[in-house]
Parts: sequence; C-alpha cells; structure tokens
Amino acid sequence: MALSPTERAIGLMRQSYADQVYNHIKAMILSGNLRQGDKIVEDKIAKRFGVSRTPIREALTRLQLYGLVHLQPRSYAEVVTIDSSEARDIADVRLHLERMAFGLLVERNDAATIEPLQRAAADARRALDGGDRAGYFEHDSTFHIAAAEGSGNGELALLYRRFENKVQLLRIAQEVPIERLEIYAQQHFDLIDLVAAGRRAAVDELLNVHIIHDLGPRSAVASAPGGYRTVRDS
Amino acid sequence: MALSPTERAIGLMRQSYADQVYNHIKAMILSGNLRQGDKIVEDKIAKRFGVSRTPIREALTRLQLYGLVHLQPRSYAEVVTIDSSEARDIADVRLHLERMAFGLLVERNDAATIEPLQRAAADARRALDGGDRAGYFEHDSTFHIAAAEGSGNGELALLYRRFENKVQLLRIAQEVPIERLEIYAQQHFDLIDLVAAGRRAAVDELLNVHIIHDLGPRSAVASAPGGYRTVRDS
DNA sequence: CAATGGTATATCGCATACTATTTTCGGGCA
DNA sequence: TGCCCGAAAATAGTATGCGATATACCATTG
Repeated sequence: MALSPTERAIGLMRQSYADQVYNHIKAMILSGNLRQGDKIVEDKIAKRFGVSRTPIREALTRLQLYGLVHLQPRSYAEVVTIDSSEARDIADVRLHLERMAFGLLVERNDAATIEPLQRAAADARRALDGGDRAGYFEHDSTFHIAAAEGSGNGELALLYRRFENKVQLLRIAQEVPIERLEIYAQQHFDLIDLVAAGRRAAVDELLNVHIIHDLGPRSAVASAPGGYRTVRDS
Repeated sequence: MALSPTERAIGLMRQSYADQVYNHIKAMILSGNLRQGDKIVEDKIAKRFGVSRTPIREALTRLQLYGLVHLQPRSYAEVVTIDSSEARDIADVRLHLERMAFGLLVERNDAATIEPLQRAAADARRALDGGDRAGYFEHDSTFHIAAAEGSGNGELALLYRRFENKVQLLRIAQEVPIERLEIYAQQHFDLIDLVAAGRRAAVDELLNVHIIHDLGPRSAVASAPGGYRTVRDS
C-alpha cells in the first residue's frame, strides 16, 4: 500500500490511510454492506486493509463523531442502530435545516446556483429508471447537499453534509418501496420549480411532504397556507 | 497520571487520556487561554500532559471535527479563526436551530422542562453581577444547550451541543461589551416567560434579536408580526 | 537586493509492541 | 440443571520509534 514512484513524481498528494479507511467504511455502511448493529473490530479491519490499527482508530473516531458508529470504550465498535423515535427526530431536524437552505436559495434566486440541483435530480431520475436503487439514494443525497451548498451559508453546508450521513443511513435501513421513490424523484423537480418561481411558502410545504412523509406527526412545524398539490400552476 | 487503588475500588471509570486531553484543550480554547490562530503541536502538548502523542492525536482529531481546531496535514494544528462572514453564517444557523428548539419547548409547555433554563439564566445573571465574564459565557452556553435538550428531540440536542462549541468560541473572540451582556442576560428571562406564555411568534422575534443582534442583516428569516418590545405584557 | 534553490529542522503519519480492560467460556458447586 | 467464578482469549488504550513531509532559514546567483 506504499506510494509508487510515479505517484510521487507527479506530486500527487495521496489521501492518508485514515482518510481512505474512513471513506471505505462509510461507503460500506451507506451501501448497506455493513448493517446496523454490525460489530466492527479494529484489528480485523486493519488486517483487511493491510495497515496498522492506528489509522483505523482515527477513521473510527471520525465515524463516531459523524454518528455512523458507536464506540464502546475498551470494547468494540458497532454500526449505530436508529430506532423509530430517533428516525422521527432526525427527519424533524432535517426538515428545519432544509427549510433554511431552500429559504436562502429562494432568496438568492440565482439560476447558476440551482444548476447542480437540476443535475442531481436528473441523475436520480435516471438511476431510478434503470432500477439502480443505491444509485438513486446517492443522487438523492447529492441533491439535498447541493441545496445546502447553494444556500451560500458555509456553516449550514458543513453541518448538513455531516448530518446527511445519518439521513442516508436511514434511507438504506427503511427500505422504502420503489413507488415512493418515484414520488420523491418527482418532488425534486417540483422543488426546483418552486424555488425558481420564488414561492417560498409552497417550498416549505413541499419540503414537509418530501421529508416527513409517513413518519407520523410529531414536528413543531407550522403548515404554510395553500398546501402542496401540483406544481407549474403559478 | 495513573489510577489510584481507591478510584479502582469504587469502580470509578476514569476517562481515557484522550478524553481528558480533549476536555482540557477545549476548555483552554473556550476560556480564551488559547486564542484563534494559536499553534498546537502534538509533541508539546504530549510533554505538558506527560502522555504520549497517541491520545493527543485522538483528542485533536475530535477537536477538528467539532470545528475548534484546524489540522494541517503533515504540518501542525492551530485553533480555528472565524472571520466575520463565517460569524454571520454561524449566527444564522444558530438562529434556526434555536427557533426549532424553542418552538418545541413552547409546544411541550412543560414547567419541569424549563426549570434548567431558569437555573442557567439565574446563574448567568449572578456571574455577570459578580463581574465573572467567563462564568457568564459558561452559563449562557448552558442556557441554550438546556433549551436544545429540553426540546425532546435528541438529535437536535446532539447537533446543537456540537455546534455550540463554535458559538462559544465566537463569544470569546467578539469581546462583546458588558452592557450588551446585561441585555442578553435579561433576554434569557424574557425568553423563558414568553415560552411559558406560549407566545411562539414573540419567542421567534426575541431569538432573532438575541442571536443576530448587531451582526448586520443577512438572514433569510421572516420577521414575526408584532415585534419584541417588552415582556410580561401578555 | 530580490529571487531562487537547497539544506536543516520541526512536525506529523504510521507501524509495532506492550498494557489494561472487557468479554467469553468452561468447570465446579449448590 | 442452573449459576457463579476464574482463567483465557479478545479487544481497545497507550507508548515508542522510524520514516516521510512540510516549514524555515540561509546561501547563492542574477
């Protein structure tokens, strides 16, 4: 796993082992390759990757802080398990973060800013049409992260990108039926249209539908007037 | 730095060195003992604490993820510096998180939940009266964390507790004049009263004043009608 | 004198080895 | 049979050392 002379010659800055391991484990979790509650042992992973435990530990520390694994002191780590109450909490927090992000997007009213959302929405649509479930989740994630990034608030983007890990974990675990994913995919386009139209209240309402969906009521959100039915009726 | 027989006997689980170092450095940063941009060298700290670099590195990794230090790969770490643009972003995100928290508090309408806020507000007031600036910040922090905890949403509490580190760093760095702190201290009580009175819109408005204060306009927040003047007029 | 290059030093990244704690498991005992 | 206890295995926490990289400083050159 050493650096090849070629890599060194062209000055390619390689990721640290800790980075690589972090990305790999995260991908394993978010792809469902590692399931909730699965045991993670430093030594095993170290051997699998052919590195020492030191970078593994660093990667696990990060995964813990991103909320993807639970570290039992002196014992072993496991992939976090999210119960239904936590799922509601996560969705609720997410709703508020996204409302902030989309609110700022509406304010900016900048076509260039929402272009990445367009692309992500289209990619998600395509993945779904191709029956690529994992691919859909990936692009769904990208869509919402793009919204946070496009808000212009760097802290929000940072916060959201971290938080999104847990959201993605939920997406995997919930095994949402494909018909519902179809609806979500369409809502992405609707959101873009509403943002472009500057219809802030309608955006809020649609976000509520898009994010809270069938988790049951619990949130402190106030419904915006003139609820969401269809779009392009402005 | 070893564990005494007594500690072991009563089963006191001592924190790991990494934990202790983490807490200590964090306290140094949040107390202003380490200032923005200050260089942090693993070896120096290791020697100061009498432990090896390994737990130091773990502590620094965590501090980085909490947004308090910046780790330059292969170089050294430094305390993060927050420019005015980032400060606005942080305040804006904070406002939205707190609105969510206080919104849930209003909904719950539970006296027991608000009690920790009462206590923190009183402690802050006392600290300020005693001229204890650092103490005031500490209790100010506690007040807002208590609100997040009291919201009943565990994810929000988690998110806010992390985010609050940066807020606290800002509090230190901004060197707000004491007269303004007096105002803040009063607003804590006002917030509690408004929550108890169930006046959600007024809470929102006061939060806006309390958090955004003189950072200049930038936020996407809509002003609630019937702004904030005085309290106890319900 | 400024810019450039090179060398020394500072500092981190990772591997290895050791220690302390937790977990597991089997055997003795009620 | 079920439970408790103790030993062994599993596992994380920490220390130490070496190699790699970044930074700083100085000399050289135009």
